[in-house]
Amino acid sequence: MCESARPRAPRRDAASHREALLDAARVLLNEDPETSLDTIAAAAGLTRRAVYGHFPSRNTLLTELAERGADRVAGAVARASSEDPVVDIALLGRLVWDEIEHVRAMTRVVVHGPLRERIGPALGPIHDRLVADAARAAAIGTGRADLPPEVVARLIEGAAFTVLDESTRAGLSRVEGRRLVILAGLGALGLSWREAHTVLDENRALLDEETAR
Amino acid sequence: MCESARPRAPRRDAASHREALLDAARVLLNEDPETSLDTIAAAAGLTRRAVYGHFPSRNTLLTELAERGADRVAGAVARASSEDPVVDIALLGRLVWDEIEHVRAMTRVVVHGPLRERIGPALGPIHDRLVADAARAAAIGTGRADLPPEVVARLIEGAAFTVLDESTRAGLSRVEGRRLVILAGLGALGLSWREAHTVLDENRALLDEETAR
DNA sequence: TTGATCTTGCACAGCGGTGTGCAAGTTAGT
DNA sequence: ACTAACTTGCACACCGCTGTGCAAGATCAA
Repeated sequence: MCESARPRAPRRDAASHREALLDAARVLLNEDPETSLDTIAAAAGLTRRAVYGHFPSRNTLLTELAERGADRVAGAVARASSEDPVVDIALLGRLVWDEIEHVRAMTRVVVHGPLRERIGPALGPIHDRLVADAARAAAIGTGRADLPPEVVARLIEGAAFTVLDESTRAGLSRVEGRRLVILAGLGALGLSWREAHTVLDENRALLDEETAR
Repeated sequence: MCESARPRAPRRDAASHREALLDAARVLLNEDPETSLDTIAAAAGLTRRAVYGHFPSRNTLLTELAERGADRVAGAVARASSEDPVVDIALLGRLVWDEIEHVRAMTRVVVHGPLRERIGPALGPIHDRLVADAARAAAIGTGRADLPPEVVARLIEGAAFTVLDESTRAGLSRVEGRRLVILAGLGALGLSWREAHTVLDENRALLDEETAR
């Protein structure tokens, strides 16, 4: 009744080693997107040879890592939203920030290679929501109306990544980074810095430690 | 009188081939910062083997390319300035935009490798000027005062690179890109999108075809 | 025309990476 | 304690890249 053909369940540490590999890959790929399997395996406390016991190829590992990151971010983003497009954009910035490491590792991997098709769909919704928010904000008169919403969305995404880079360079804390990514995003949307702070003041939950529901 | 010890001047095409190599490298490195010598030589109409007749190593080629780009940008930037810090930032965006290909190739190369020390000094002045402008703009009340000038400068630089990427992705024309890079930079400085357009309207020269003096 | 200069095509060594095979060891389920 | 599952360390083949040597050819200056 239990296993069909396998006489024995897989060893318990197999799963944990697998996780260790994915963890190590995520951390190391944040620094160098072309880190070798040797380095990753060593960081996970294993040998390069042992990796092939869990993943048939290097690319398989990277793909799974990227897919997990995409799922994680997509999940967090789907769980929260706001009626006000400006607040929603701030919220998106905050949520993505909370997943920086995953986002960074993911994008670093996705850039090189034909993974765009597999990851795109998971990340597409975020972009779509940004475009919609930008359009609505422009219609209301709070967001910029001088550029197509598509371009505004790209500017906001770019601002977020700039903060991501700046955070590793300057060693920003999570709290500082969270504030900065929101301010930068709203600036790209066309708000003045005073207006951006007004949004923050009226929506204190954006900076709360716990993720808003 | 003429040559000191050399019985013959170098062949005329040697210099042109050398330029062709640097040109090809600049173009190709804009797409892939790790393009092989083989690819670069082929694009220049030469063989990989011939490259070593001009440059002792791959790294030498990249270094010279980066140094040239840095000099070019630094020269353009040193030739123009404005009293108004906000206008000056817009001007910097415009000047850098005019040298995109060089800037991109340069940064792509500089990221990997210990060239930062050799290139930094040439590019440092731009960053310094951005920091100073950000500080002055904040003091006047036109620029954002909620972040240290150093961070504001990074945001502006990041916005510029975002536009650079967006331009290749969306195939922006030079004119469109020039306008976009200025708007994005002023947004990062904390201006609202309406204020940014006011700056543009009052300084039409920023969008002129010829470089301002 | 002459001859140095530059290019080419080949071959070779070296480096670092991936992916595999296999025998021996270790670990954790039953 | 037994045994399958997992790890290790070695070996190897393969790939793409850099850098070098050398002989033969093309090209341009004098």
